[in-house]
Amino acid sequence: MPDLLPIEPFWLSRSATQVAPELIGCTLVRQSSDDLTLRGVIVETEAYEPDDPAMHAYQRQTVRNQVMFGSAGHAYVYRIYGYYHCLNIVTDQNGIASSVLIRAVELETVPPWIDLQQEPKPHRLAAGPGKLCRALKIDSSLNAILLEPGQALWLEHRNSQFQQQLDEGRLTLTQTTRIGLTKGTDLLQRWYLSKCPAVSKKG
DNA sequence: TGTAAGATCCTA
DNA sequence: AGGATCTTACAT
Repeated sequence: MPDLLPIEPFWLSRSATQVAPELIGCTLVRQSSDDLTLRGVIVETEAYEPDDPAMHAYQRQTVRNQVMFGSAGHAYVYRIYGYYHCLNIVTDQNGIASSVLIRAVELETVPPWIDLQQEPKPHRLAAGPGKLCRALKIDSSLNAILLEPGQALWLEHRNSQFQQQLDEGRLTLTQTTRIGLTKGTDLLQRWYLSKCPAVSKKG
């Protein structure tokens, strides 16, 4: 089928602000072993650019943020508040620190390690950057990997049905401010699929 | 070697 | 509004 085309690095070699809204509707694929592949449709993203005070690589390259200075199509995974991990997709040209934070996906299937008895709301399993990584078993061991089929993670383009619904206005995106920041709070660099229950927060 | 802050999430 | 929990970055 023409759908489910893997996303190539060149497609991601643009500014994060350009890529972030276009990643909505694309699929995040997590292959945790030879016989287990999990898919989730991306429903919420945030863009981080070099001149952004909230950006981890703002004005300085460090051991932690160096992946974001590299070429597009790599994963930037970092630990936050001791408890969680967050997944970013590195964007833009080599040398320009830039990435898109994947904030929420709508899971196609429930991961086998999830106990549904303990989960009152399965559609909210990946509603938030920390929950998403927990649900898909994404941690620092995946930092800096190249996203391509056969790896532990890769991306696939929107399927034609999603694109058509977007074109017809049956589905719409909301653009708004980012979440959980103390700097760069006024920038409209968060996008989510309107009326989608798997999004972390409205507004 | 010390310490302050953080792109989170859940509970009260 | 607060707390769990720990890595990173930078100062001493």
